Amino acid sequence: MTLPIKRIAESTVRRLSMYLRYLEGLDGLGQQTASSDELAQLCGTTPAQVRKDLSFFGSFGKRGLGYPVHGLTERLREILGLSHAWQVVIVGAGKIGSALAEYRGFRQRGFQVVGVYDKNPEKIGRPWGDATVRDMLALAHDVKEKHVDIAVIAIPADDAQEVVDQIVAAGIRAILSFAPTSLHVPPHIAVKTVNMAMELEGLSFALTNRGE
Amino acid sequence: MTLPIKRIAESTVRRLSMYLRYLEGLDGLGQQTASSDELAQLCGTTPAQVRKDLSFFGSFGKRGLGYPVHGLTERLREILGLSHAWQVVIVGAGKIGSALAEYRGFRQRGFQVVGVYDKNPEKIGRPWGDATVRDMLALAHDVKEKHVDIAVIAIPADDAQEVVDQIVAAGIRAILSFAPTSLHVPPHIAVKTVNMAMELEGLSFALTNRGE
DNA sequence: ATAAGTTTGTGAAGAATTTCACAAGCCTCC
DNA sequence: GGAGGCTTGTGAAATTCTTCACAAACTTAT
Repeated sequence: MTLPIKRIAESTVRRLSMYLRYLEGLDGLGQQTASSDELAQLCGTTPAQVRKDLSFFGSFGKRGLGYPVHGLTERLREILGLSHAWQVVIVGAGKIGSALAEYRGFRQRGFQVVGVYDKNPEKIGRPWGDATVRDMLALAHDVKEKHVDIAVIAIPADDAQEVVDQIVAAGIRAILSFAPTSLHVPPHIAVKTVNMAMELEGLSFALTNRGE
Repeated sequence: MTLPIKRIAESTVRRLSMYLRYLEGLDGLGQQTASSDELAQLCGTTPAQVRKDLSFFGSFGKRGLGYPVHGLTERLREILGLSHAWQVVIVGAGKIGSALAEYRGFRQRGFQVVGVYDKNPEKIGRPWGDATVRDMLALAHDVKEKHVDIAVIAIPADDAQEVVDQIVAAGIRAILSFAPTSLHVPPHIAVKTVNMAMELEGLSFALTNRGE
């Protein structure tokens, strides 16, 4: 694939993901082409932004016509690394972990949940979706053994760093955390944090300081 | 309160929220002061960034000493609008909505869940946390009646825009959406979207294009 | 074949955000 | 009370990200 020469901004990657979602929709509808303007309106951005984002990876459109919907869909899947099937473990068999397991888009998009872990003896051994909840003590070993790519952390903030240290040592390379805390990891590990409190407080701030 | 003259960047607000979380922790431990350097290390940012962020709102520290932990905590709560109790409704009584309802930090931080809504007749009328699931048809009316501030949208993407239109018309001012779609709202409405697929795809991209 | 009408791809300009660097201020110790 | 050692607050510089604007290229219509 065309190697990105420049570092790609996180905001660009997020938009690529959004373009992909809407292109899949258009593809399902049988639409042949889409202009940067159409994509921009669907995604709530600007046509120039769409073209710039895509231009980092190559030249996919035809002038006067737009982008080929199906071709660009496939191309974006490659760029985002979604041709590949990723191995995922979920750490924490609570409500959030449970909601995640039920999330359809998960497997649909090539993220295979190969294990669920918890340290609560009450939960260990219980069937849980396709898997069985396993003892957290086995986590590091399993991550190494099964070459797990991504760990989803859905446990309390206080326990998060310890677990992260273990699985980083075991060779994991990417982490999606729902723990409301900042995680310390070596620079080559990719981390995303979803922090609901932060989002709510962002809204609270907007409501408080709006309109001036 | 000191009015922010300049528009405050979203990234700044997110960091304020993080500073607050750690300051609360330090306050609980009885620590009197914290330097920008200490806060930066806790939050994974830089001292200069901490000082710049805070300086938008005033001058809270003492040179040579740092910031007063308790005072700054209170000040940040005000700035973020957390002195106020916000009225929240949750739309969608599925797994995500359920995980949200159980989320402790919710009420703890002044977000009062005053209603849960679903359009599925099977769910309507069921007790659910402190509340009872109500018919979605009552949503717009209730939002207007009870002066609800924030709606959390935890329903499928296809239904999201329609619901958003209704509650915007009913006078809601802020929306936190878990629907994987972009929402169209008037400019004075604050919207945050949490999109798990997008986060996972960001990780997939990082894993695919790392190290060059 | 030509003209008219679109739409891409992209340097360059502009805006926003982060980092730098240092004067000014405060504390502590002697 | 003066000296030394920290730490803040902040303009300015650097960097990053977005928007602009237009030549080039393609389609369609006649």
